[in-house]
Amino acid sequence: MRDAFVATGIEEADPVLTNSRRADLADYQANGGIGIAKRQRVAPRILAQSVVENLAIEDIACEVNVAGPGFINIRLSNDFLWRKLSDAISLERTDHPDVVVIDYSSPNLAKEMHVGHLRSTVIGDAMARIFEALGHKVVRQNHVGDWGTPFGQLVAQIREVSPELANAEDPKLRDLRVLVEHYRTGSEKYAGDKTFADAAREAVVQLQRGEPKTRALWRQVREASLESMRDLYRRLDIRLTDDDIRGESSYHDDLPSIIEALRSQGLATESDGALCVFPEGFKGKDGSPLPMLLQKSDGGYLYHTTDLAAVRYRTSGLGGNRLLYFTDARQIQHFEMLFAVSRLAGLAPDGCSLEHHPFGSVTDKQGRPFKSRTGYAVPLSELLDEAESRTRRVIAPKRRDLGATEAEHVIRTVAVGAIKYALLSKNLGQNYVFDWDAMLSLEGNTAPYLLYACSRIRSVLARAGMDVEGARKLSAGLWAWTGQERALALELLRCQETLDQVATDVRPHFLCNYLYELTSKFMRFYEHCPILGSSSDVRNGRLKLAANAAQTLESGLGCLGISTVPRM
RNA sequence: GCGCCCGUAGCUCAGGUGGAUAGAGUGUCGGCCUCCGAAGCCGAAGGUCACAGGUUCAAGUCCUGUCGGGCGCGCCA
Repeated sequence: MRDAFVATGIEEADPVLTNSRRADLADYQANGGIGIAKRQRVAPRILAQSVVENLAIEDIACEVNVAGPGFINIRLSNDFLWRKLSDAISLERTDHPDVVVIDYSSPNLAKEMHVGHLRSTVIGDAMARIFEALGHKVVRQNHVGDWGTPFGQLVAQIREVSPELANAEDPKLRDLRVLVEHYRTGSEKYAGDKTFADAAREAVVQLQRGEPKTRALWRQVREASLESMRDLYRRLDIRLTDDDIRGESSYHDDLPSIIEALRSQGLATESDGALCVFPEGFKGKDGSPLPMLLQKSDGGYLYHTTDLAAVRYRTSGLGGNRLLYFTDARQIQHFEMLFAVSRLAGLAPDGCSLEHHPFGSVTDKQGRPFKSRTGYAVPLSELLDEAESRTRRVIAPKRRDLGATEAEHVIRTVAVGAIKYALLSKNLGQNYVFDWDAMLSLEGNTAPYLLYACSRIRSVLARAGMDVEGARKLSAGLWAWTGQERALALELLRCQETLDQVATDVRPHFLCNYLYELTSKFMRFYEHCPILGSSSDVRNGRLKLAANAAQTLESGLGCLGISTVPRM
């Protein structure tokens, strides 16, 4: 298309090629000519007609014409579609791999992972898989919050109520629920009790200075937190391991050199006893310049400083040229400042893309923060338990023929898939309204619907005595397609362009929308085009089409971190 | 006060770079199992795209203002 524009005398023109909004008229359409014609003061339809005459796509298109105000409409030939579907390679890996460093999940010490961590964890994990599938190098970074004030609040509380615990190797210190209780009490007191707050701050200073008893306590608390985190990643099928953990604490030794770098460039200044940077364009409440605090007046460091060190490590140490952060939208301003200062201080080179991908909070149907009966954010362990028991109630009556082991596996897979898909299929940015019934209804645009389709395909292939691989390799000539067959074939070929766009724009819900479209097109095909009862040519072709659908669906779901089951 | 995000069908949401008739799901109503799994398929009804201006051949999309909701704004992360 670009060549045709050039041949028409238009250099450097973007054809604005997109899939057609009018499936009844075209498969793809080029809209770019209209704007160009206007700028050159020629009639759009006449320009489009010239482009069409220079278009050499007879081998892939059966119909090309000019329509409306000057769209170029293209209908691909069935022969081309079928040829493409028979290719062995279904997904191309990029020739220009990025090193993508992805910051996600990042739970905090002495807290159970809760519903607030879910979007970061699920979305970050899906994006990591998508970049990998496209051939990029991915470095996962679990920036666990293991170094700041919350630990001080916890320690101060432990020391106050049970000093003997603070010095001993007590098993209670390995019980996360006990620690969470202490932390909650501590953080509530921190706000109102000045003596307690001082003790908490002192504990942080001790920790960061390396005081042995405080460090020993810290190690125990940290290990208890990580243990619970590992368990949840396993249940949720999240690809984060201990190797991906690089928490706030790991940057501690880098902080003085960060401060020094900013000082030597004249960027850091003292204000009210604290060391700050004042990047341009940020204003506080009264319109005065807004500081980014590097070091508190008591000498303690803050998360800004740690994040600057992390930027430097991810660019210089890991060689990342795309740094992605998945956190909630409340941190937008923090990341704007972080990126601005990183650029000012030369911690991130110009060619490196710094991207914060914020998302809204998880709320209940009334728009309030999603909390459990205890009044706190719902822990992920509870959320998973409930997802499984709800899924069990739906599935058990439908499939009494599955054995207990298989049934439990199906329940776990569907429950986790439903949660992940529900979060991934919505645009980031906005708040997410948590609704069990919609998520697990097994109807409409949900994971169960997609998983159901996968199992239907597996089932019909099994009846034909085949697996997906075998059916994909069947040799079958093109036959006279129905509308449903053609729509399915066309949709199957849009997988690549969808994934490319998801990686560029970081919008996983495009992939969900695509997979849902693909599934509903398969379902229509399946409903209207008998497979096993057809003559052998058509039967082989339809089996092959079905196998293609299974493969695309399963790999697409795999990119989202969602597993499928052969029967459900 | 300043800044950021949001407002699309009863409900939950899509709407790529401004393009053709604003789309799904759910809910409601009506069809389809002697036929590869009915967790499915087919159909109907349902809209002032918060409101008012502006730019444009063309605005849900861009600009300005108003109203409504959420979030952030110095020693927490």
